[in-house]
Amino acid sequence: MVNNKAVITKLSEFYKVFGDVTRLSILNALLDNEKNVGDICKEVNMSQSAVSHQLKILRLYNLVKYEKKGQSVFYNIADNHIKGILKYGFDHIDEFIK
Amino acid sequence: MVNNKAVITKLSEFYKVFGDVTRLSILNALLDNEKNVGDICKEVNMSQSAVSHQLKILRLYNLVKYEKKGQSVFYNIADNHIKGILKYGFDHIDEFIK
DNA sequence: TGAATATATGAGCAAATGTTCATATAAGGA
DNA sequence: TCCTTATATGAACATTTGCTCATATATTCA
Repeated sequence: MVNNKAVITKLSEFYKVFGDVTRLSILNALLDNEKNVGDICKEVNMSQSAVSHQLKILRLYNLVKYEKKGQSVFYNIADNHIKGILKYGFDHIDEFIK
Repeated sequence: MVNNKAVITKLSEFYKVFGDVTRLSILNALLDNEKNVGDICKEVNMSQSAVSHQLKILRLYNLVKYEKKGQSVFYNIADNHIKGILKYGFDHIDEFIK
């Protein structure tokens, strides 16, 4: 147990980033490969603007990293830590929600 | 990667439950011991009503279990799975946010 | 340089969320 | 039974959130 209000607040903000369908779909789409914004839009079937707004949040909380290549920006999951949390979640859903 | 929209939606709802300071504080308070509602209120410093509303959500998504003892209702973390997710999160914050 | 393509972002708006307030329900003790 | 204590819940309201629309920025190519 943590007795630091600031840590709890930070952690809740961190979990909150995973708690939106669009953002989670983007993360899911990036699990296989890095992808540019256009491809992400197609895969999650959302507008370029909506995706870009959510990518901003994913960047802000360091869930993704990105790299500009020509006109495109390629996004990727930030690290194995994030992948681990996603895998843990997927396993949980498989097991408990089914 | 999961290609099932319903699973992604379920999972995002699951993460969302962790993504609120009050609910996360409640979970944190329960990590040591089971506690009744009154004690939870004191520990998280929120009104009885606010806590009770959030406990309802924690129950709904099976993050806590509870048991009535006389007039009191004692709440506890549902299982080690939930504890694991919390521990993982705390470690992440320790490591990345500091 | 001007047009096309790719991405980012601000403003506005509607929906979702969390709190308070009032009240309901339930159990224990006098 | 009546009062007190413990918990739950509905309604109202303010805040937050995520989308759309319009537009800005940046890069490539003709």
